[in-house]
Amino acid sequence: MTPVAIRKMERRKTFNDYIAKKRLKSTKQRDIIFDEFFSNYMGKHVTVEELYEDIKKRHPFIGFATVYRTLKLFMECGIASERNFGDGKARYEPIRSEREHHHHMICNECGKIYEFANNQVESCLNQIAKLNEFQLTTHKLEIYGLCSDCRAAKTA
Amino acid sequence: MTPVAIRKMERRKTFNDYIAKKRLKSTKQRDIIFDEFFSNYMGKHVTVEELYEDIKKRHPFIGFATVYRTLKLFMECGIASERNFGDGKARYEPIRSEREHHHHMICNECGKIYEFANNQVESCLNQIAKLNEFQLTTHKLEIYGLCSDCRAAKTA
DNA sequence: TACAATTTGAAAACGTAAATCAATTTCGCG
DNA sequence: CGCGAAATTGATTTACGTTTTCAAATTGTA
Repeated sequence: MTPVAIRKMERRKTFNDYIAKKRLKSTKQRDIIFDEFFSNYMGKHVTVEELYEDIKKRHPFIGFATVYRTLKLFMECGIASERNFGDGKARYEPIRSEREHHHHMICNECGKIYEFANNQVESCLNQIAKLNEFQLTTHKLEIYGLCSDCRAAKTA
Repeated sequence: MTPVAIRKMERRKTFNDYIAKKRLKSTKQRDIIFDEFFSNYMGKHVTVEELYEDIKKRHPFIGFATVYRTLKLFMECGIASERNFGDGKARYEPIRSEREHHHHMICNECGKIYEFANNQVESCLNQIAKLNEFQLTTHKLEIYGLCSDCRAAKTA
């Protein structure tokens, strides 16, 4: 089995465990949304609308609200994260693993989203939290500016 | 003149210059909102609604939309910054000076907002941007978790 | 299988932000 | 000063993403 497949199974287990713990039910819709989201949107930052439209092509019976609710579930059990890049709509991203924690650079010009990770920043934040007796659960870090492509285009 | 008064004057100049450059007009309403915002909300993170309600007490004729529009103006000329801490409403904060750049820790329990600044993080981010040929204009950093008060309350 | 509990989808409700527009205000210019 | 073009105002409407509602359907369990 490939590493990707293994991680998908792990996420599946996390989700199933969460459902069991909370006495929720496993449904056809949740399975479909799970598959779509974790098969086609790894490393992406998808809006609910985009995901809904995409799913509807293959599964026209799935409702808008269900996609919303299911993404919330993914978040609650820690297999997806919600981001807001300032355009007014929430974006969801599959969490690959705790070790692949990363942040985003957003180009103000073309809107492209670049990812980066940096251990030094992470340890800084942990120190800061400790210093302030703050128990860190999550953090968000975003850099806004001009990506190299748009910079080139501007000077050209 | 106190340092605070001097900085207020500087902001005022920045605002006036922006208005002049863009051929906008200086109005009674903008003056009032300027005064309220920079007198009573230094170091705070006020929502449009809160600011509007507060101003209305003394100046009942001022409209909701004008407060929105004026805060946007403050942002555009760089004397205020907009933040979104995930509760669905934008918060505005007077920028004190470039040197006093800082970030936020938000308690998931009580909602209190704590500020912190850290030069190491800043220089890290500049390095990251440079490395990726990204021209940094702004960045946002937020830590979410449990503040020391709420931690104490939980274990008690 | 039966029954209680959860989930679903369509639609309505919600809340913040933005757009509209006629009336008013500002400001450059003679 | 006073004219006139341009910007601003505020009440209202509109837009839009998200959440809630609710009856019908589905799920899991006893």
